[in-house]
Amino acid sequence: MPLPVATIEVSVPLPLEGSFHYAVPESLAAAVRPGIRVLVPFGRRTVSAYVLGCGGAPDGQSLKSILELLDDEPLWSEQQLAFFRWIADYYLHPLGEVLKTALPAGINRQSRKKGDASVLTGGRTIRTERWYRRGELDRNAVSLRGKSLEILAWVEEAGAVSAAEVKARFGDCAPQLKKLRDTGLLLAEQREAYRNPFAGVTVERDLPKPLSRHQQAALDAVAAPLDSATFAPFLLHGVTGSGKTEVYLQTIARSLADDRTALVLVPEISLTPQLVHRFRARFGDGIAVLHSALSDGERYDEWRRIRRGEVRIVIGARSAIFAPLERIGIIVVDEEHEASFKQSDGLRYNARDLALVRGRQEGAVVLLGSATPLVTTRHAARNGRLGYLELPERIGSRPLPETRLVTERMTAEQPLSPPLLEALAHTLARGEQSLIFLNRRGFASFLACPACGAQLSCPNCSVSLTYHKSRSRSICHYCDYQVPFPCICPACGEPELREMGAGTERVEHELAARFPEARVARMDSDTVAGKGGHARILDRVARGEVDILVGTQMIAKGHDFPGVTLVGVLQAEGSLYLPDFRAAERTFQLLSQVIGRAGRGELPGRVLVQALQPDHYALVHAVNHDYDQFCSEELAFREELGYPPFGHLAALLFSGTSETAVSDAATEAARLLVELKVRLKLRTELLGPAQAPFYRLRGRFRRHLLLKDADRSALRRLLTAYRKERVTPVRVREAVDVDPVDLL
DNA sequence: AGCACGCCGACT
DNA sequence: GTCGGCGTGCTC
Repeated sequence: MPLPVATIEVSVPLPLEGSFHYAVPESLAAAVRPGIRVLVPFGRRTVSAYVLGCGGAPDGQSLKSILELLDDEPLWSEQQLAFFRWIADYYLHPLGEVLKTALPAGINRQSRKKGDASVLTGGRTIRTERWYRRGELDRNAVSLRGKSLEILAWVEEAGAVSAAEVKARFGDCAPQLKKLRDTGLLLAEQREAYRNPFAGVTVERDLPKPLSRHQQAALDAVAAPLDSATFAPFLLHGVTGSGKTEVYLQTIARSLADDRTALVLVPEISLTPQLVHRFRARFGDGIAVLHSALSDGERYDEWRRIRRGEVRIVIGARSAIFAPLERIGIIVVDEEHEASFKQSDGLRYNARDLALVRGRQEGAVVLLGSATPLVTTRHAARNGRLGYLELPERIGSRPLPETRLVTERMTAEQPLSPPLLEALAHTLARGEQSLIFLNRRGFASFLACPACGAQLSCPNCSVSLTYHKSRSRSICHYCDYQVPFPCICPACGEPELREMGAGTERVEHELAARFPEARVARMDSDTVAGKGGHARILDRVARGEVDILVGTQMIAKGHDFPGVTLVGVLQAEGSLYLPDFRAAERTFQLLSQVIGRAGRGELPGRVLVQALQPDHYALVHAVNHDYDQFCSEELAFREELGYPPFGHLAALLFSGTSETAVSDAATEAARLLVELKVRLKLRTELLGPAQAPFYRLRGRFRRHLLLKDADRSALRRLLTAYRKERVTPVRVREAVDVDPVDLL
């Protein structure tokens, strides 16, 4: 007989540090356990709270009493709670909010002020459906004919049948069912049902494929830690088309054979339906998929299936790292370099980093897969902190596309160089498809002086101002600084500036004019707006209804275009000079990805990369398909400047609110402060030239900090923290952007 | 976060 | 005279 619990410690899903204690009425004491939710009076409100533990209370205080229990079973195991505690500590975020983030949306119950504690909102419903089973009555007691007899026979054979199945098989047969129920031959009952995102979608089973020498070596390397349930992190470095997915599949199969589970994180699952398809083809049911396109109800059902142990494999975007999966044998992070593993509001976390942390707690193998790993990841592998598994060859020894740099000077009127135009003409003539990549939307991208060469750029952010033809203005995309179009050169006074650069829209027009017979399509965030816009364009390309596809980085990710033999890259250095210490790395990754789009089918591919300054190492090595050389040079550069992984970024902590900001050289600083939505101007007016205590920025990064949309509450917190001197610089170890593998 | 308390400007 | 703006403080 367990002793009745007198008090419990809980955490509430509010931005408050610390935990709270409550008394437990004797009637509820036996059922209270860590990991369940309870309803508690909190100030003048009633809120859900998460039970952290039993006992313990601040001395002498009179405690309020909990109102009711919200769960029969704990939502998380002790081990999972420990994981969330680690996260709260590492990301400086209140534990209650971490737990809330880890839960499917909409299941908490809250009430407003004192009076209407009865009016609770939230609490997601469980869907039920009607099932029929055989009653006691002897079937000969009633005379039956036709459909009724068939239904009865079917239920007898199957044991129990859902109303939906009856309807699917026999059509509308309400009268017959009513008679069967009224006579007592059949009994109806409500059973819990899952909303299934895969309802009605069947897949053909596939079998493990034979492995290449390198794939086999990778599988062998993870086998021992996998079988002995020992934490072991690996970088799986494989060029595009080298068969990383098959390694994932076979490693996971091995984990399942050991009676353990698998967690697979992908950057954006809605963009990679083929991956989910391959998993379902290989493993059948027992897979849960978590991504943003699910309805709240579907997400809740997937979550419950996982919690109940009905699922062996979870595939999902970043938030799937919180899935209540137990006995994890392997965690896969596919495309580990992708920035979309970072959550950038609320709880700021990086799912790729958390995969390592959770893997350590679970004694799991962690596979970080990429063709272009983060240089920090590669560095960790060189130092032996991660195992290194390499797949250096494409499956079937298919060659990488022939790639070369073109340096012809381009103008806005002529964004396509002669060699690229020629290549396009040839590709068209052969009836093959081309891809034109330009990481810039809109029409013209900036204005420049024809006399001195100066670009019109933002005085605050040092990025060029984008020319918006329709509004006849030049606008900074970072801070919304604007100038009217006809203005003199700020450097030399030349009265007429020229439209420079081109966006995808302009390139599309240009292509249509050059090749009137070609079918040109454009894919960027302007053309894929709305649900299904993405798939609509991709399907047209797949069916061969498009000859030339122009697009932004959207065309670089996710989808395979087997018919594409020519890829043209315009303004390859476009992303190189963004105020971000990872700009070179991002450019290399993006370029490598785009280059890899060529020649994925039967025919060999060709790539032309246009750049004004083609000697930058990120461009040169991307064109030469030489990741290792790029990585070495990037690491050398970072070592010199003290950037990660060799240095730490300074960070800011507003301790009252756990807002974390990262600065020094990092655009992170700008981004995080932008998210605080405080105008620098306003702040400067209020605080005077008091920026120094807040952050340390160098050169152009400093000017990045003109911020958008004043937010009263954020400003208030900032000022409060400042006045109370609660703003404390902390090392980046405690902030968002260091690799936890360094801490393990 | 939310909610209450408390202190100063334009309105039935 | 009050309604309501937001600054401040608190939540076991």
